[in-house]
Order: sequence, then structure tokens, then C-alpha cells
Amino acid sequence: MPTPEPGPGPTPEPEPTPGPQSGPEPDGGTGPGPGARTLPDASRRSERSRRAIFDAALALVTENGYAKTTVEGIAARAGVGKQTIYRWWPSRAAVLLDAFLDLQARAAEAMGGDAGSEIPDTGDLAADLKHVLRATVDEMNAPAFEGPTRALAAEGITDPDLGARFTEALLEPQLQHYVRRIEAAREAGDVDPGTDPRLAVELLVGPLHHRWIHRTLPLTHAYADALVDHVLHGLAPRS
Amino acid sequence: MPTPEPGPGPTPEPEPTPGPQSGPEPDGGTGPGPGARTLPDASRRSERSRRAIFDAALALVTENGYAKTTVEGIAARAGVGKQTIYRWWPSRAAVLLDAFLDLQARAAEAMGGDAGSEIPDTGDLAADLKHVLRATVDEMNAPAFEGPTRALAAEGITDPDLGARFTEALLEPQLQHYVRRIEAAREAGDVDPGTDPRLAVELLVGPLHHRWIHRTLPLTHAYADALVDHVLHGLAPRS
Amino acid sequence: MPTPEPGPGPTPEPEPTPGPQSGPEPDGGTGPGPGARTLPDASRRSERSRRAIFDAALALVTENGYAKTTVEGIAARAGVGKQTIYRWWPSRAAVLLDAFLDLQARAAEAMGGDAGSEIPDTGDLAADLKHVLRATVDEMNAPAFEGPTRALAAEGITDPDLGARFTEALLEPQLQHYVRRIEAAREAGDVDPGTDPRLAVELLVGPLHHRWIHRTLPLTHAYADALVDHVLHGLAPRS
Amino acid sequence: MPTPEPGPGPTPEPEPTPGPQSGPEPDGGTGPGPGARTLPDASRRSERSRRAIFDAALALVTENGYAKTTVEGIAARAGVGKQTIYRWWPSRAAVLLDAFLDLQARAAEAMGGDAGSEIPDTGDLAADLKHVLRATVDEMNAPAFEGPTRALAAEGITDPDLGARFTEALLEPQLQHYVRRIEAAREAGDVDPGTDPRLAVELLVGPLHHRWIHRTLPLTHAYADALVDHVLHGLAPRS
DNA sequence: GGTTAAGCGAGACGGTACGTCGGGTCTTTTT
DNA sequence: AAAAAGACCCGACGTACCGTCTCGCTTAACC
Repeated sequence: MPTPEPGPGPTPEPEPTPGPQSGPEPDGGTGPGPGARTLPDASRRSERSRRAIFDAALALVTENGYAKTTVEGIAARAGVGKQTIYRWWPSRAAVLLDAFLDLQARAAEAMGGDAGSEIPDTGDLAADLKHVLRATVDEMNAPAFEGPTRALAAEGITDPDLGARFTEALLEPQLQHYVRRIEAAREAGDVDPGTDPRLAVELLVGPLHHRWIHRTLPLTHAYADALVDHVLHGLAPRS
Repeated sequence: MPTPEPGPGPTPEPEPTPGPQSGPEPDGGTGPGPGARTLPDASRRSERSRRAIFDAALALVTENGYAKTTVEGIAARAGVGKQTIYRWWPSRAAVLLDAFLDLQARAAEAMGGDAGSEIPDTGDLAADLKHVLRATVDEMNAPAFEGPTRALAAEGITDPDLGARFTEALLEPQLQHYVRRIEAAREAGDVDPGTDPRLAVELLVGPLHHRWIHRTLPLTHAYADALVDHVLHGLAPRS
Repeated sequence: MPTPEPGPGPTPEPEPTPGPQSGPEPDGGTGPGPGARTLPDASRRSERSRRAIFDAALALVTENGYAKTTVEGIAARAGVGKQTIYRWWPSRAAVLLDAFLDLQARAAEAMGGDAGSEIPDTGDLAADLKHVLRATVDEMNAPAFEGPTRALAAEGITDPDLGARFTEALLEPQLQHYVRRIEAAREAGDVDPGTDPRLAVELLVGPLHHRWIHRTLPLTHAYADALVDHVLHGLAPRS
Repeated sequence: MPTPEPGPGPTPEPEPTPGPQSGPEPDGGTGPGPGARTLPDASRRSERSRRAIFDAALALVTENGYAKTTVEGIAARAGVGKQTIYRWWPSRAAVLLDAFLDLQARAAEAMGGDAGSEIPDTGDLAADLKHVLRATVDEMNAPAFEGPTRALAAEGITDPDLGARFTEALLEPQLQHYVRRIEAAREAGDVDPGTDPRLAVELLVGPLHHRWIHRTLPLTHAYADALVDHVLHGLAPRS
């Protein structure tokens, strides 16, 4: 997962969370209904506090792990009142997710443009996929990413809403990059025309995640290469 | 994964956990050494309480979810003192893991013999794999199994020790069934002799788990079939 | 305490509190000195808000009791910003005190003139005192007055500043009415010439307040009468 | 109020509060009714914690005043969990009341016997009353007693339940001492046979409390003497 | 068969963190 | 320039559980 920016277009920061329900605006936009809970006014939000909260959350998760990261601790470290966290996020996990998305977005922006996240197309499909999968392997092994990512994945397994946000904002965009590259390969005749790109992607990414999540066997570049080789062999144009 | 019993041999119930370190006996067995923490005497353990704790834990996880399942709640529901839990398990997750293993073992026993957990070998590799993968899909979609399994998977992602126990006791035995079936197929000439059975298993199971964990797309029998077809195509003997 | 207006003369409304120090003007009047905290300009004060705050404060104390009456609640009910309260009063109790004084003043004005608050002098001292003490008893038993008065008394016990304001603005003027009536009686020869009017007043009022504050025994007209009889008997001209 | 022990008989310490409802056992003793909330088991109560809480509460009230004394602060100072306070008392004020009662009881015990709290009967009623009233004046002026007493009185004004407890445990026993002394005087012919002892007591104590509560004029021995003289003059036997 | 010692139900205890409330300050926009 | 609005930092609230620590009580195992 070489830190792709979460969407196809450029992401102007800040991207303020619209309300305490970390996610899309729950109110239909037809105005505050009778039962509508009074949402805070996002235009008055303190950008300073928002950044401090993100920084504190990421630092604490990295230092102490997710289980020992508390809302109270984040607030104290950020020099912020607890209420300022509860005003804008519904849970500790939601804070961390937004913090992580923010981190990804800034990293992508720093890398310059969105081109960095697209899978290159050198004409050699195997080489291109190996390049990206190896980068993903490296990222999964990097301590700085491992902590937050494991925490979010774990929370997403249990909490469907958060899992949906996680999948939508982080996972799917990545998978789509693979899908596009394989579609291009199909049009170029590098894989069988009947290939289902989505399934192909899952054949590549699924085993990788499986090892990472369950820590069954070490994640190496060699494993990434072997995966690509086997999958592409199965997808080769049939006679 | 149709509830295989965790080991190759018959498992006589009860299989009492030997100490508060949920796992193999940490003390060498040469008697309580000078610095050894006094472990409880497993022979005096109340089987009645152990079962009540398992039942309560599974019931509460199913009813309220893992996050709302507390040690205090389990103790109260089981009619047991808190200390009786802390005496035998180091954490809430360890209790749930043992409860789940117990459940699996009883289910396997009820199904009769250990043969039920081995992958059948009808000579048709694709059919055999589809049969088992479809069963796994059904299990993943079954609410009674989903709750505890998600909870354990999530906890295992974060807690390496528990994850190791989970992998070792539940996951690996299952994977080994696949490995043995594919090795048999290799010897029968049904797949390429250069096939790595372990990688092949991960190509089958990884995508399935990926969909289950991240809830990206629905888990269906058709998906299981497609997985088997694509993987076996890639493993076909290279003429 | 039949709602006497707080001073001997007519009180033209409004009587805006001059500054956030609820009390007499702390600034010497020579204008804002160099180190003087910048006080708000009372001439620009919104009479509308002031009245709304008083109404809200009294309503909330009556409805929910003093303990549950918050500055935030008063502001919300009055349709006023919190700062508008903090700008003009130093504490919740000060707001309530001013609100109560305002209520008293309006009640007195409504009763017409200031004569209503003076103790009548019919020539029969005992009858006059009984008349007024019975009215005081009735007021103490009236729920509408009991709530705010208890709250203010309680706060005054703890907070010396507020207690001084309370005593000065509400209590002393009442006591002075008694003092004047007893002085008149002394001049008329109805009580012993050596009588200390102040002490006499406290002998009448002290026991009444004692019962009210500590709720030891019921406050009745009979008790008021008995008090007057005993006290006057002790004050009777000595042969 | 020369620290009388709260009852006529000897008070064996400890006198544990029976439950979280600071007061007499609310359950009739007919067994736990269906709606009965589970009360803590007083026999397992930690005397050590109880004393530490009392000491901390009194120290904090004396040092910082009642308004700045928090449950959290008491718990921290006493080295006790907050829940241990909430388990046994319903409110901060109830803690302070029990702490104060405990203080009184210990002081009385230290003074030896219960005789110290009875009003002496030397045959000279005026002298006896002056002696006790002067002691009361001294106590009211003593800073160590003033803080907690004002706090409790204030809270009792607002909270009827606490006020009842305060009156019953502290005030009434004192008043009864006066009542008994005056009854003795009546039987001895020192006061008019028609005298109502209760009213006489309130004539003595009411004005004292009035000055103390409202801080109108200083509380002196001279005032105490004057009170006794005037009241006794009114009660003199009507020849 | 009586003693002893462990497991056990129960739950009080010192703590940590929760999520909420409100205090008092500050800033932005409106009147 | 005061006022309405409300976000902010902060402290305390009362609650829920944590994991530890006694209490009696029961129940073996060993005298």
C-alpha cells in the first residue's frame, strides 16, 4: 500500500469532517428536521485543535499501541478539552481513522500529484505488479504504519460502520488501481480476455493480507513475486 | 472450514487449560521452582464452573457483541466469582478463545469421529475443494459463528500472543487439511509437480478471508467456485 | 416579610447594576483609572436582556430548584449569550439576588407607594407586631418565595460577599421597620424605656428564622403570636 | 454548642452508616423486596477507608472551603477510589455530615463521658445559661468549626433530607439540653409555671443563630448575656 | 473422622477511563 | 460597542470495569 491518495482527484486540505457522525452528512440536507440533533457548526471549527488531535492520536498509537491509547490521553497530549474530541468524532477509532487518512493524504500530496499512486504501466505486467506488491509488503512491515493499520483493521472487523469507512476510504481506492492496470493488460492482450479483473486483484491481495493479519509466515519480496507469477500464469491467454 | 476438531487425534473431553497462562504449561513440570509463581492446582478445578463460564461467554458475545462483553458480566451470568476467571485465564479474549475451541471440539465430536474434518478425496480435486470452500462460506455467513470469530480475529490482529494461539489452534489445522489434499493431488498428477501447496492454499483461502474481513463484496458459493477454477487453472500441469 | 421595597424612598426602575462586581461601584467614580479593569458601559446595556435574564432565572429556580439552575440554562431560556450574563454579574447567585430584588421592587411598586412596607402603628404594639409577623410566616410558607429565598440564604451563609449584599438589601431594611416601630412604642411608653430595640427585634425574628431554616417545628400564626406575647411581656415597663 | 455527643447515651465507635442512603435503613427488614436495590454489605466495609475519607473531607473543607471540596479531591487525598465514596454516601454533603458527626463524637468521647454536654445546674439559671451560651458563641467564632458548620447549614437549607439529618443529629440534641434545664428551673420555681420550655429555648438560640447566619452584628459574650437577661426577665414568675 | 488447605461465590477495594455537564473565556458575526 | 451564538479548555461529575484482595463456605485429600 504505497500511500495512495484516497481519491482520484487532488485533495485540497483541510477536509473537515462534516459532523460528529464520522462519515457522510446524515441529514438529508433538507434543513434541520424536528428530531435533528443539533450539530456543531463546522465553519467555526478550530483547525489548530484538529491538527493537534491528529498528531497526538498517531503519536500515542505508535508509542503505546491502540489498546493503551485513550481519548483522555489524546486530549491531554493535544492540549485540548475532551469535549472537543467528542464534539467532532463518535469514537476513538473514528479519530484514528481520520488521523490516518489525513496522514495518507499529506504523504500523497508531499509525493507530488496523484500520479505517484497509480500503478505504472511499463508494458511488462508482471514487473509492474511485483513492483507495487513489493512496496506494499514493505509498508506492511514498516512499524510506523503497522500499528495504526492493525488497529483500524481490527476495529473495522468488529464495527461495521467503521469498517465500511475504512474500506471505502483506504482499501477500495487501492484495489481500483490494480483493477485499472489489469484492465489495461487485458486490452493489451497480456491476459486472457475472459479475465475478471476484480477476482484477479483479490487473488493477489488476499493472500498478502492473510499472511499479514494472521502472521502465519513472513511477508517477503519473494512471496510477492511468487504470488504474481502464479496468478499471472493462471490468467495467461489460453492458447 | 466445517468445524474440524483442532488436532489429528481424538480429543478426550475435558481438556482443562493447565494454568493462568492460557497455553502450554510454562513451568517445566519439575515441580514448583523457588521463584515460580504458585499456579493453581488443575486437578481441583471445578468443571462445573468452567462450562458455565464458556456458556456465559459465548452467549454474551452473541447477544451483545464482544465489545460489550465484560469479565464481570461473564462471571455474573455464569454464577461464578470473578477470581475464578482470573485464576485460569489471563484475559477476556483468552476466555473467549477457549470457549470457542470448546465449542468447535464439541461440534466436531457431535459430528462423529475426526474424519469429518478431513477434506474428502473423491479423485475430483476441483469438486472436493469447492465442497469445502462452500462450507466455509456458509460458516462465515452464519451469525452464530460470525460474532465470536470476528472478535477473536480482531483481537488477534492487535494482540500477537492471542493471534498466535488463534492461528495455531484454529487456522493452521484447517490449512493443513488443504495442504494434504493438494499434496495428494500433486502425487496423483492432478496439478503441476512444481506446485507449492502452501501457496496454493493461500490463493484459495486468502481472497475468501479478504472479503469476509473487509466486507467488500458478498461471500457466495459462486465466488468460492470461481476461486477454485481460477486457482486450479493456474496450477494445471504444464504440458 | 410582606415584600417591602428595599429602601425608604421610592425606587425608580430600572436600577441597573453598575458593573460586574454586583454591588456598589468599585471604581471611585473618577473615571477609568490606568490600572482599572475596563468595565462595560452601563449606558449601552440592553434593558431587554436584563429583564429576560431575571425572568429566566426566577422561572428556572422555581421550576427546578437552585442547584439545577445553571448559567447556561438561564442564558438559553432568556435567549441571551452566556457572555452577557458574565459581563454584568460575577456569579449565578448574584444574578438570582438581583432578580429577586427586582421582583420585590416590582411587587412593592405594584402594591402602591412605599407606605405598604412600613409597620402600621395603630397604638396597639402587640397587634401591630402580630400582624406583620403573621404576614412574614405566610410568606415563608409560600412556595414561590421559599425557593429563591432558601437558595439565597444558603449561598449567603457560605459566601460572605453575597451574604452581605443579601443582608443589606433585603434583611436589614426589614429589621429597621421593626426597630422604628419599637422605638415609637418606647417613646409612647408602651415598653420599658431601657429596652434595646435591636435586641427586641432579634428576639422576635430570630426564633422565626430558626424554625424556617432548620425546619424543626411548623411555622404557624399561633407561633408568631406566642413569640410576640412572650417578648413583649419581657419588655413590659417595669412597674 | 460545646461539642455535645449526639445522643444521651454513650456512643460506641465505630458507628457505621448502614447504607448509601445516609440515614436509617430504608428497607423494612422484611427481606429484599422486588424493587430493592442491592445495598453493599456493611460488614465487609473497610474501617480504614472510612476514617481516611473523614479525615480528608474535614481537612479539605477547612483548607479550601466547601465549594472547592470535591468528591474527587477527597478520594485522592484519602487514597481511596471514588466508588468507595459513592458506595456509602449519596452526596458530598452527606460525607461531610458524617465526618462532622464523627468528629463531634470523638471530641465528646475525648472530653470524657456524656456529662460534659449536659447544661450544669448550679441553682443559678441565668449563670448556667450564660455559661453555655458563651461557649456556643466561642464555638461559632472558632474557624475550625465555622467552615464545616456553615457548609452543612447551607446545604441543609436547600436539601431537606440532609437538613433533617443535620437537625436530628446535631441541633435537636443540643436544644433538648436547654429544654431539660429550663424544665428543671420551672420545677424549682425559678421561672413562671406557664413557661413553654421549647419556646424559651428558641428565644435564646434563635437570635444567636440569626446573627451568626446573617453576620449582621458581632457575636459576643455580652450579647449572650443580654439575651439571657431579657429572656429570663420575660419568664420571671408573675407574682 | 477430623484436620487442613485449596478452589470457590461473593463483592469491597484502589484505580483508570468513560462520556457528559457546566464554568468561565474567547472569537466571530450581527445589530 | 454591546449582544447572540457557540467553540474552546478545563475540571468535576457519577458510572462501568479492571484486576487484586479478602471473607466465609464447601470440598477433597491426607492424616
